Amino acid sequence: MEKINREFYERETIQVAKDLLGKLIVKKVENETLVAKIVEVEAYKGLIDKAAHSYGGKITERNKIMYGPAGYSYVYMIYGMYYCMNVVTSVPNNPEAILIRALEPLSGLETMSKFRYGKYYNELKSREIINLTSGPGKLCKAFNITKNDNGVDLCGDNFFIAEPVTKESFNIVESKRINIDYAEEAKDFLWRFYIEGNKYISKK
DNA sequence: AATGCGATTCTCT
DNA sequence: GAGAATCGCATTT
Repeated sequence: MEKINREFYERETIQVAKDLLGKLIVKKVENETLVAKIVEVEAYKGLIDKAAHSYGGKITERNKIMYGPAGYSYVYMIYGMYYCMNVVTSVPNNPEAILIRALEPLSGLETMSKFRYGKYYNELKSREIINLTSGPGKLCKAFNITKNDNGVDLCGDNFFIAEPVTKESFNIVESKRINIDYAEEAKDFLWRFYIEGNKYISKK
């Protein structure tokens, strides 16, 4: 399992978004390593994107990590109860990032189950198994991603993205992003990407 | 299968 | 004080 280097994240955001599909997100927690495949993402390109927190170059305490170097995590709280995780891309002062929207769990399932539902994996109903990581808030809960993970360098050793050992081929579906109705013309941009046919896709 | 709604608190104006 | 890059459950089709 080979860790992805910073140059990967410094490229054009749409390209990075598509290339993140099929990669592995790895997080070490306590005595366990959680691993899951990235199956759905959305790109946010701040300067021109009304759906982005950084639209028009707006800087706030919350979004300032988007203005730094690529390869860092941007984690924020939403709806008072969930976290969402992004990967910062491009170059400093071009505030772009990629929202991780869905994962396919691969290892550390017991620990994910504990974080997500507070019970053992073998107690989960089939519906709960699918819902472990099939959405941006869900996957943060399963991976125990919180505000403590905001601004972490994903080129470090405890939380990173890696190339899978064996690559499989898949088709990429492009669609409109989810829940950005306020974003005027940007709501129609086809900046959501997912692996065709994967069970863990958050919507349709 | 689709639609509707309440939960809950941080962030920004 | 308003609204949010969401989720889970209830209700209806």
